[in-house]
Amino acid sequence: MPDSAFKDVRNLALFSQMADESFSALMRGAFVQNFPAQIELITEGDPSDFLHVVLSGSVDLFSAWNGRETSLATIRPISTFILAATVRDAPYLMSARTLEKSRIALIPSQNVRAVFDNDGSFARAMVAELAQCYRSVIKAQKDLKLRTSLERLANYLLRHQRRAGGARSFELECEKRRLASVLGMTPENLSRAFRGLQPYGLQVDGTRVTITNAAELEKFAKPNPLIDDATT
Amino acid sequence: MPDSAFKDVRNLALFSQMADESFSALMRGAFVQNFPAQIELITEGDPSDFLHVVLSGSVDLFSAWNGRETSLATIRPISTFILAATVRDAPYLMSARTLEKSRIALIPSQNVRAVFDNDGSFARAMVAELAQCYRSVIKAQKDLKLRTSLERLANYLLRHQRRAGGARSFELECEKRRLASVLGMTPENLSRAFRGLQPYGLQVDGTRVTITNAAELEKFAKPNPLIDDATT
DNA sequence: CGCAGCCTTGACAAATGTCAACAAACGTGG
DNA sequence: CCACGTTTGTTGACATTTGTCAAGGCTGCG
Repeated sequence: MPDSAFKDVRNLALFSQMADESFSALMRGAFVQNFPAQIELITEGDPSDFLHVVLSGSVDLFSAWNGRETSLATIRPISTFILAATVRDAPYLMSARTLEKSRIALIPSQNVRAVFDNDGSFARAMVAELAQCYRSVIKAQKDLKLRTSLERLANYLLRHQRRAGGARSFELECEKRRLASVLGMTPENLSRAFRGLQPYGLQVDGTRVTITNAAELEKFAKPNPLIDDATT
Repeated sequence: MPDSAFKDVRNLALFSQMADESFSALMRGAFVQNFPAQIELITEGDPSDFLHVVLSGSVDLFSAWNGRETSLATIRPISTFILAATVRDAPYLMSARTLEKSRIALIPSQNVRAVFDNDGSFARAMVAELAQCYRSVIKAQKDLKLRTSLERLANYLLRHQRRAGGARSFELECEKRRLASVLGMTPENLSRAFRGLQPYGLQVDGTRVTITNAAELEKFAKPNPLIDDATT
């Protein structure tokens, strides 16, 4: 594995506190690979052979059942995915594919389980990471069950605006069809939802979104830290 | 804390492997309390002062937003809840209330965080527990996003039947209004969904459910281990 | 240029929620 | 034990939300 990638992985919260020798043991047999866009990295149901780390690009976690498909999360650099399957030595619950050209580090799952059995500080970092992931999914669950699709879109846009620096105008950085899937609706419904938010001060032109009246939109969206804050 | 409760807690997978002294440190200041039904134990947004362990009875985890409310999970003996909030020292994302008369052990969250910083084997047990919880929520998320309410009900009944020993006939052990909330629909819609499953070999009388044609129901429900199996 | 994929729109269908009414089950206090 | 009121479950009628299908415009790319 090249030095720069090695460093990037080492600096992740998940790995930064562990002993040097543990980290070496972890990286034995690990490697970095470049993937083009739209490559399926893992398939749900497969055994979890590698813990993946997105170094650049982005990855879509999705799942299919009975001919339907839904996007569950987007992984952006620099973070890991399918940590839970790895530690439980259980099959992946989600599939993953690159959304764009991406560099991914692959760490043998066996190493992760072995090192975590020996290095308490690594185990502690994993606890923090998994607790965080768990809370994220709970928030997504609340978003889905407590809100209509219009409300989910409004809150998504407010979150996205904040994450993008708070400017009135910003870019959606994903395809609308995928956004629809993330938000749990059809592309057609998303199109109509964008129009449905116009009365609350929203303008959309292609992938460019402008919130002309944040107060009005928030009044409609009623964002809540226990659903919409990334860190709490 | 009484001896019997002490033992029950000690035998939990989460605590069984840790050193005796760690366990003692954990239990310092812990106590057991009996609650009647319908008591709100914790409220979402509150700081996580105690890790809770259900010793008997059952607990509903739910959440509210904008005048709506939804049940997210049921906790049955003997297991913990709100572990993630405890380890992150973050506010509860869900509220909890007793569904029936229940005995609950309360372990100061501070103890949990302190012991987990010192005892690697406890940290490892937490990793296993949290990974399990995470995977459960992912499955619930897939259930919600990939299936209609009729399909969710059908699969719920098949899961429940298996959990209850596989007999053709079994009891729903929760109120239908709550089941509706768990499944993400209204009580009215649930009533109709039960009738909608009659053609696939389902009979309902009060809280008693009989699956007269399991093959037909499964053909409709298409249960999937990556959504419906509790353990994988 | 021409194709393929995405986005949008309209018309329609299906799923789900809301409101109201009522029956059945339950718990409480007489 | 009964009477009473409260809660839950069911049903019907209806509204709203969401999905489906088909068509057309737009864009990007070979």
